[in-house]
Amino acid sequence: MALFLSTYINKIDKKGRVSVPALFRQSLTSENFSGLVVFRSYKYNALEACTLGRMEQLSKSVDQFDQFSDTYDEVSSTIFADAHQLTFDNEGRVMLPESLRSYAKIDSKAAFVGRGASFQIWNPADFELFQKEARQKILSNKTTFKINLQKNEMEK
Amino acid sequence: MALFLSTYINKIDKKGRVSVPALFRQSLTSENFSGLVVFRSYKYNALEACTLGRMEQLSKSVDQFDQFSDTYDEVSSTIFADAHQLTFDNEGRVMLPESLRSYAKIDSKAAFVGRGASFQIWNPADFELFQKEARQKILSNKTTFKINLQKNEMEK
DNA sequence: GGAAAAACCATAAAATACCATTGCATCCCA
DNA sequence: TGGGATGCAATGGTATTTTATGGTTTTTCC
Repeated sequence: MALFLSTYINKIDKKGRVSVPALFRQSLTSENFSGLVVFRSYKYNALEACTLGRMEQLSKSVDQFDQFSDTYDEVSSTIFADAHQLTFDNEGRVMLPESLRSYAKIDSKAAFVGRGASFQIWNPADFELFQKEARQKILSNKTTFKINLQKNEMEK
Repeated sequence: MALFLSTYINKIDKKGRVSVPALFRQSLTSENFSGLVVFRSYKYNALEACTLGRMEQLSKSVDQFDQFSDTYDEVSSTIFADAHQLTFDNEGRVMLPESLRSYAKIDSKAAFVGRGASFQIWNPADFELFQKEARQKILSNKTTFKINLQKNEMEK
């Protein structure tokens, strides 16, 4: 499974291109597709991104709901309908569509933020603020969590 | 399972490289990846380090939460977003990124401190102080603990 | 035809691989 | 028991490759 770690800040050129961090690229490259899927976060002014494979997985799990249920409608309209499939150029860059950039207020630079199985794309300043607050919350809540060490039920 | 014992102090050269203690290296080398994952401790001005495998486990276990929950956000932005994946060079060294070094106030030397299943990286002077205080505390508290003797559920 | 997208090419900086040296502990044998 | 030989770990420096970035040309498609 893909593992996205760390935060990388890359520049956006005047054509709207941005390099995807090399380590992320590895996880985003498969036989059938070299690129990523991006959609708007509904909680923050930021973008959610993941592999195409994860998107298919999400589709499968949503498929278990009734095709005409509210949940199905909501998820499909806020995620699937909004999602953009971006392909790498030869140098490992993608074109961030204007609609997504303006939503996340990304202009000159973009922060690629690892989240484990997926990652986000932020305006660097906004993320720094958000991260600072998250750290404080974790400290004040004394949030601890146990790593689930049970044998992996999932392969690879 | 990996077991990290003892404390080693190694030098950091002008390019930011530092040798990982040979005994630690063994536990950090697998088929898919030879290196470690490092992120900031949220309790001390020190760095936490572990295997990539442990990070994958953490990712999987967090992934069982709602992907868009606050907990997920906080944990991922303080751990995954902060984590650096460092690969060994042929001599068993890694590059400690500037951001991590400055956080732990590590400049010329780094102390690798075994913690059993994981280890930490400290400024040697800071760690010595911390260790001294910890010993005193343990004495005054008469801390004891029981060894967990149950069969390991975890492989390797 | 013309704008947008994709492919192509070029470069500086940074990361990585490669090679040489030193230092320390161990081994081996006289 | 000493003292050289040996081997690995740590360290230092250089060469090569990769990455991020910028620009130009070609293709696509209204």
